[in-house]
Amino acid sequence: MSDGMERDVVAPRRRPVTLRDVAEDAGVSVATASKALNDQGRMTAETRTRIQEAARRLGFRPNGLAQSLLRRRSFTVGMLTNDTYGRFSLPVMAGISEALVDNGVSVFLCNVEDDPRLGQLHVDAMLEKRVDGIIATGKRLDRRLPIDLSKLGVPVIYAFTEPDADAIAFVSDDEGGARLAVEHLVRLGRRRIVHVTGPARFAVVHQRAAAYRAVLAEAGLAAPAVMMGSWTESWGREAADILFAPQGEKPDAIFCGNDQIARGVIDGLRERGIDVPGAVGVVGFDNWEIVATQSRPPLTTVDMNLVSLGREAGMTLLSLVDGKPVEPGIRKLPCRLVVRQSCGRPPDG
Amino acid sequence: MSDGMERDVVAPRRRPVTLRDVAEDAGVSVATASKALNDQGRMTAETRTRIQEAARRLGFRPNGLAQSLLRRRSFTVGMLTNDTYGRFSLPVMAGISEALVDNGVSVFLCNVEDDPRLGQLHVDAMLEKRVDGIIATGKRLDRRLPIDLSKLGVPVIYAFTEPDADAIAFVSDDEGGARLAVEHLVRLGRRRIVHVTGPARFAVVHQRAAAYRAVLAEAGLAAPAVMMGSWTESWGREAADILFAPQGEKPDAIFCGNDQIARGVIDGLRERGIDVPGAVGVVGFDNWEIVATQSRPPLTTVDMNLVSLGREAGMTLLSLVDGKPVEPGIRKLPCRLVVRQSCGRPPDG
DNA sequence: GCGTCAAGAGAAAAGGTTTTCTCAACGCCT
DNA sequence: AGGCGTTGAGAAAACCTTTTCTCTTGACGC
Repeated sequence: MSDGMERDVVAPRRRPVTLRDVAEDAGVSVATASKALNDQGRMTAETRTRIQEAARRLGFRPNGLAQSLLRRRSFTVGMLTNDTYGRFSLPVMAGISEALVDNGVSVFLCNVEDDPRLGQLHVDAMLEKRVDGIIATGKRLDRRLPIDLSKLGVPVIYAFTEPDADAIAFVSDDEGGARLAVEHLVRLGRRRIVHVTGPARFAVVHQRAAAYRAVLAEAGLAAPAVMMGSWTESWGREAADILFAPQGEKPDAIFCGNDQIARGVIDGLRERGIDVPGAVGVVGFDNWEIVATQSRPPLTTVDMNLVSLGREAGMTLLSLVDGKPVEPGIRKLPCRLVVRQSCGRPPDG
Repeated sequence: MSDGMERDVVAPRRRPVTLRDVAEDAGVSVATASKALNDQGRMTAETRTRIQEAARRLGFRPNGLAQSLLRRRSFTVGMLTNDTYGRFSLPVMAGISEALVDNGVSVFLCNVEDDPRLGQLHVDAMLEKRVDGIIATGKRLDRRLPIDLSKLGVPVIYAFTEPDADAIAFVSDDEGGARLAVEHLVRLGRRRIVHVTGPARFAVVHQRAAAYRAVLAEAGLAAPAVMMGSWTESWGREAADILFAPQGEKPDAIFCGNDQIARGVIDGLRERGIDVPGAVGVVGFDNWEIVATQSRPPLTTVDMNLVSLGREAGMTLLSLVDGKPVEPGIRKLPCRLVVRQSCGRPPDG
């Protein structure tokens, strides 16, 4: 073979073209080149287009590191999460990313797994990379991230996780969400509504239970004792067994603490030959589509609007980075009821 | 009130302490300070500790942007995915992160949603931020990302997604995984094994089906026609209905293309009063724990080892970044069978 | 014709770190 | 005493871009 082009095992790493290369190509100084490309400064139109043309031809791409160094702004934020499966943090991340991408801001995603060492490692890496801000997310509202973020010298926002004192946080309005669900059942004429939910150690369990009781009280209905268990389908099935044991009054609606429980309840009812929604209406929580749409019948459930929550968090972080003052405190964002077929149709529908 | 300390609405942004501050504090030049902190150069032990002490006291943290600019290495990689729910890309990401975090490398996660504009936006942002490399991930092996990554001048690795020509890719060994599943059923003495799987347009559907047929042929068993449908529980239930319609020979094992189908099959069988694993053994694919552990009985299924796959991808990217040559090509990583209770016990167990 | 002004472009500093080179001082050997 | 090697530390360049300041040149008004 001739000594012609050999195929490399890996694409050759060519030196990136710098502003200096562009300037030389166009026969001007780097200062002029910079101004030409940023539409700043004064120069003849001819000069400007000549420089821009050179940049285009050479494939010039400004070095963000140099820009960041100068602007003291990296256009980068870090996101911390302990939600391994991303069930909650991915929608939040999507919203954050949506809010930031048009400003050229990228997101470091770091899963810290409730491991303080790992958390410190990631936070240190972020800080050295001079992130403009940090967003802390969690899998549940009650579990704190394993690191103290309050003294970092960088804006921090909490999204869907328990904030430190005096922090800025966005969480879902769980009381409001529970209200939507229970009011929906009441409006459909259900009279004996029970609540099957997760473990008592979760704050949201109590928030939702309180709203459940409040709505029933307002409607003049009795509130049976809240049934707490795990966040699983099997607990849902077990709850259905308990509720429809031979003796005792049977409910005509079940408000579940998450979609998995609801799915378990629905499966349990079907196996007992109880019609959903005919005899019993069921509402879930989370709107986890993969569960909610595949249950039989498809599940009416509360959506926490996590994408909007993320978007809000992202936009607020941006304000903070721009130096605008933001009141600390917890902002509760409204939920939304997604009506499918597990409750029957609303009377006015 | 006196003009004492007022509480700020937001933590004050103090100027970060630089090497220069440390040097001044210790009464040396920045050059010396740098060497002291990096354990380089020569100086008296007293000088070195004095500088290190000053750095510690002042809370000095080197500016990664400046370091990156100099080293031409940002210690940052970008990850592109089109897997909105993170079902596949999050485990891959976990593996990547695991491989990189100890080298101080952080990961930009970008969801591009099959949108070329969004993809270009994110890729541009990455390139300007001078990522050391890019990892492309997809939700399925067959759907290509909506951008051409081959001419970026940056190392690119594909993980669990269809690579461009001459690229480096890590994918799961779907033939091998299917083999594990079917061989397991054969070993347990199942004789009529059917395969219920996803849509024909997926490459993996054909790969797994081929392995399924091969194993049956090797065992001298007949291979009924592969049943292709959607990746859903409802297709699994429908398939169960078809297979156990009154007439015709009934299978004694079902190999399913994913865990959701398997779950649908199991539910369908239970509703027909057919015992799993007594009468019929069922194997799934993906080891999606939330589905596999909550089905009744818990599902024996194929795990694609996505975390290891991510780890391999991350380590290979690191080699590439270090300039080590890597053969292009597709590497298939082995799967692993997770035995639960949907097939009965192996005879030797 | 001289002073004023604007336009167009470049020089230089800044941002924070690393690294190479230089320099001064000192001890030691012949 | 002169030369040499060693040790400790600093100066300066480099990385790449942006921005301010300065400078030159030509036009224009009086």
